[in-house]
Amino acid sequence: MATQLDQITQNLRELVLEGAYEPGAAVREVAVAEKLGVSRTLTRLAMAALEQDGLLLREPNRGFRVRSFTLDEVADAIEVRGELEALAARQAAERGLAPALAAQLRAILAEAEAVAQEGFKELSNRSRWIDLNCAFHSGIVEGSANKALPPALDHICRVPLAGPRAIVFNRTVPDQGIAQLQAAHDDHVQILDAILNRQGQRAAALIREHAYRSGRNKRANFDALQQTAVWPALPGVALVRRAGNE
Amino acid sequence: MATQLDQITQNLRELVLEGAYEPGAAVREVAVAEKLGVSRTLTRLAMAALEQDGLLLREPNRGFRVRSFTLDEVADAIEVRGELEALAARQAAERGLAPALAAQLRAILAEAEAVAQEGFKELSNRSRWIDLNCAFHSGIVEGSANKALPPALDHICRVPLAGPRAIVFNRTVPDQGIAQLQAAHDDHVQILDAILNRQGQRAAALIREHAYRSGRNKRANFDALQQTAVWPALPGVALVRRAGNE
DNA sequence: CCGACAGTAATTGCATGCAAAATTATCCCA
DNA sequence: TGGGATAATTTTGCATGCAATTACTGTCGG
Repeated sequence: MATQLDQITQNLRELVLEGAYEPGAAVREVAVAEKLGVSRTLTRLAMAALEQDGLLLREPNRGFRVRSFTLDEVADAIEVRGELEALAARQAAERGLAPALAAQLRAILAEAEAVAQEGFKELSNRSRWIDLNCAFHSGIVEGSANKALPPALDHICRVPLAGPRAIVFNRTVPDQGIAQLQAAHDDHVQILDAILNRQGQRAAALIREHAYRSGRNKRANFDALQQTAVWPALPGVALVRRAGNE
Repeated sequence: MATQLDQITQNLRELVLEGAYEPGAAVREVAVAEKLGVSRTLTRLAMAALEQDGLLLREPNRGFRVRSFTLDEVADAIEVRGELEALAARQAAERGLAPALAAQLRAILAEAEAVAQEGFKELSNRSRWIDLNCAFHSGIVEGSANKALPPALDHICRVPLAGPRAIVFNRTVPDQGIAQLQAAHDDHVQILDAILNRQGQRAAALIREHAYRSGRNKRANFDALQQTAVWPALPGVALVRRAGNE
């Protein structure tokens, strides 16, 4: 392990994301320290890190509380992500993809196609699909060669359900779920095509629309998403509220 | 003071930004603790916060080092900021500005006009101009009503020279400097006009261009900027390198 | 003269302890 | 019985201390 702090921070992050503490409720230092088996000092460090993540809110002399997110905030975050990825796609198109990266992205899409053929009944296929989705999106970012984009995207993807890992495998209405995934894949194909043809504006518009639809789907699927046990579980879904305060 | 930690963090942030520690050099806990007159624990907390800011880099078991930025990274960050503000402008236009906010933005531009008339010989005028610039930009963001934008912009503006406070009053070539400021002001007028007329795409394009030019100006003025004592001082300029490693 | 090694100093990682602030409980009095 | 002041408890804020890791320096062998 790099250092204990990193480990502890990650543990606490997962605890919070899986809803171990009620959103809005106080997170006591001693409780966390005992649960994680470390000292209060280390706990405090980890909580400070999670405050920067936006998962915890600190109130002076009153400690930390779990933050909750509204569906609107999630949608806003997705829109921001779309805009950042649109910049990435545009710059990738303008500057041109390195041949190796282009090949890699093509391979990702080819494998995604294969996975989709097999369907999503298997957990392994769903996991693989998620990984491929993430790989594609970060590949675009890499292609932009913009050094400020990765941290900016990391930051925005910390709001629950906003990142490319947050894919909803809707099993209550399977056909609809599959159709959405297929549509997303088709988007990817078009986006890569635009980038390879150096069509910056087209790529940007496509990826913006891609993000927009993703946000709409998440909003539409939200109820099913919280009720049914979808798997792999979406981290942070426990922190999202339909609407309301803070 | 809210708590000592916030104070200490801000003090250390200013120290780092003004170049008190050589970029790339180690920042020792004890040295900082003594300089700030607090314990190592508190110092460590503050340094962790500055790591999240991106100002310090942590290496396990080796402590923190001051990060340095290249001009390219600054330019990338400005491009990202431009894209985020373009989203803000577009959404503000689409959703419509609240009348009070519209009036406020008009007032800001009117006062900026008045300040420009007086010229920038006075420090107070330069400071005021910076404040008005910031107010205009955050007004657009407020008008977007996008809850994910403020934190995203805060984050990107932490890279030195990337934020709207980082205005270069070029005094080596005064006429050129004034011309740039005037051009920026004209941009603002056009942007507000586009938003008020609900021209989302136009507003977005204008603000994108606005950011792009801002980045170009900073690059062009960089040498003058580091050599001459411009005032108000630009925080973090000491951390920017023309090019190179890390 | 150069490189490996050992011992020492310096520095970070983490836990514990004490003081201050906030929260909760208790008691007194109207 | 209810309201408010006050005392007790809990909880956070911060400092100090010890262990572990890393960096330094001088020495020895080749």
